[in-house]
Amino acid sequence: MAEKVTSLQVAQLAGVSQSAVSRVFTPGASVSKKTEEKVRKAATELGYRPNVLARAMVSGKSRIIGLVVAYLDNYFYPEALEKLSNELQEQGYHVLIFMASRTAGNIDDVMEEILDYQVDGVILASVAMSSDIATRCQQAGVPVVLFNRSQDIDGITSVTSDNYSGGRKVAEFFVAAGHSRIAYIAGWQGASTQRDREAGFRAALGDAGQDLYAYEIGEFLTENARLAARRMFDVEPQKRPDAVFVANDHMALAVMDVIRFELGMRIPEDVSIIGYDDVPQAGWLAYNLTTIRQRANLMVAETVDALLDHIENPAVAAARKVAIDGPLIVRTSARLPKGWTPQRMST
Amino acid sequence: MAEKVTSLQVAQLAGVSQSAVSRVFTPGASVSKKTEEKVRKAATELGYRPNVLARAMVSGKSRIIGLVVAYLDNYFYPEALEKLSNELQEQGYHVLIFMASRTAGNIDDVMEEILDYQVDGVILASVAMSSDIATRCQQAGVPVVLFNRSQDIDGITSVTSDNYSGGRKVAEFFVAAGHSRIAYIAGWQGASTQRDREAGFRAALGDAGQDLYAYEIGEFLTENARLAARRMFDVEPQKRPDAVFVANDHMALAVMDVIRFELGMRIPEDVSIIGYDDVPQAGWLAYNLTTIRQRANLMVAETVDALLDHIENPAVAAARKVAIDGPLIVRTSARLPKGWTPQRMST
DNA sequence: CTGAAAGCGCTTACAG
DNA sequence: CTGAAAGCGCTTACAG
Repeated sequence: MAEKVTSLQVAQLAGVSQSAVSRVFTPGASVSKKTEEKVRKAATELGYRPNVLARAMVSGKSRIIGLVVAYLDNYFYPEALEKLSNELQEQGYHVLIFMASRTAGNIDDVMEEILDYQVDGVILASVAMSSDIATRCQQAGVPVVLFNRSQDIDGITSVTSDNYSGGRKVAEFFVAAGHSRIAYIAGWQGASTQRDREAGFRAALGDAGQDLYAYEIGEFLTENARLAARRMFDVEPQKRPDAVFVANDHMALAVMDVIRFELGMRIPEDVSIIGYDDVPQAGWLAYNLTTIRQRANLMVAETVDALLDHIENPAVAAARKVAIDGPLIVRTSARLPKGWTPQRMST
Repeated sequence: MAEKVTSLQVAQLAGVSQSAVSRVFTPGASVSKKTEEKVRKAATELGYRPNVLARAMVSGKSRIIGLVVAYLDNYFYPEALEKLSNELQEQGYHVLIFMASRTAGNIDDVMEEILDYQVDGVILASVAMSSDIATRCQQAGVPVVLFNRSQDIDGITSVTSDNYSGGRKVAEFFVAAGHSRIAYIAGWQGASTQRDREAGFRAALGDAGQDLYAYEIGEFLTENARLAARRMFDVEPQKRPDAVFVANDHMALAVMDVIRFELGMRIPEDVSIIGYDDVPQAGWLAYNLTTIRQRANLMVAETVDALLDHIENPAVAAARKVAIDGPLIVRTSARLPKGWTPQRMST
């Protein structure tokens, strides 16, 4: 039943050495036409395929990338995961996946496990690591790149959208539309994305001479976002904010449901709402949510590029901090400034 | 920089044999308290952790499960992926992921790649395999289980919801509500889920003395579902179906947008719509889609259980065909039969 | 309980 | 271009 075919068996059938077999299955190696033929013939006959694990052991390259991911209920991540995995596969790497969702807190343990697999690199999607473990990775020569999160650790590459500038754009849009009671529903404070979006938003509001009118925290969780929305809007109508920036679409959609179906308010007549990410659901017509787009394709491309650069040129590759600008996608959930039409904003 | 610590180094520092070190890191092995102490001390000092790949080579067990997944844009899958991955992690397995989305058609090549990693088992989520490759897996002693798809190949375990019965429930509900022009928008015909849902739906319709009033194919793709909805409903109002079963929620939500926002029809006053899966978005109040729930938790538990059973008892484990009954979740997108209230239906 | 030895399936210098 | 030999880092019988 378990009939593992080894390179030695192929070699014997082909009448060549084990080395010859190995060379046939090693892209750049030099083998004569004749040998190659004999080996291939024997290999197909026996159904031989090289054992990747054995190869990894001796070569020191596993061609496995560890990918840690959380928040799969936020549609931005499955999409990113799919793209990430596809690009890596195209480059001949495979992805060992680790869910951080349930294990939140002890990412470090997860990282140790990943390292045990002799991965060639690690991608942390919306997950932060301790500097201890970062050091361990560096010692082990395993490059790490942070996806959609940035962190001030020496030598760690990160790829995000330009969250600060995104936050600014939202504030500018609200102000241009004439809003004067502008609120914010924050994500999880531990996330750099949350902090940067809020900082940019507040800064641009300040530049316009306005203060934040109301502030609640939704932690990037739909249930908490609903609670935040109720605290913010379930008050005397004249005290309600007239515009709210929600730190990501995932929460913003839940907030819209509360505003419209629980409180009976109209969007954008009674309140404007803007999210962040441009997940597919934001474009669904029942929501039609104005939002800042995160360019997942670009972010993924940068992530893979940076990681492979570090893997293939460990000596020279330098850490990068990439922040990709994303456009404001103008839909109907937020009142339009004079002269605007629902379409992508060019800032 | 790359300071790999080996068991031999630990052994030397601890003053014991390499075997002793190995035993300390092998759960059931017999080691004296003294030895264990010395080894652990040396190991922490050196920062030693066993190389999983080396262990896999000699033991023949990689503790890696290959997971092939497609349709990540259908929210049912990210959710299943997360649960699957979590359960497997808890059992000490890790997941090597392969996206089938882009490589549709050549699942067999993907399977060969997976086998190269000496995986202990494979889960195919909403992906079908050729019987050739099934045979190869069997020869290699690698168990395979199909998740959310069933297939008539000897010895292959599959876990699905009871799609036939689900389809029946939808038809019975429509009929009970007094509908007489009942339509169906199909998924991809290659999927057993699609075929079984349609079969059950048609059968129950027949039992009630009705025929399918209209039929279109959406292939499980949102864009195709929109086109199907237009072909079906963008006709003279009196010729429109008064109820439609859409083969999954993913398509049903897109169909609702077309019906309401493009054609200006009301749901359920002008047309009732029911989906399948009960993805989280189906519960969002802007849609509030009546649907058949797939019990992801149970499906995942059965999948993991069956796979581990085959891995751990290769000699005795028998193939299983599991079909889990799922309830109709009654919301507001479909007209209620007399006496019904919006809540879970017990059938 | 413990150690010496063999071996998992490959690749990589080293000669030729 | 090709083969014999050593070795990647572990575990597993086998003695003791």
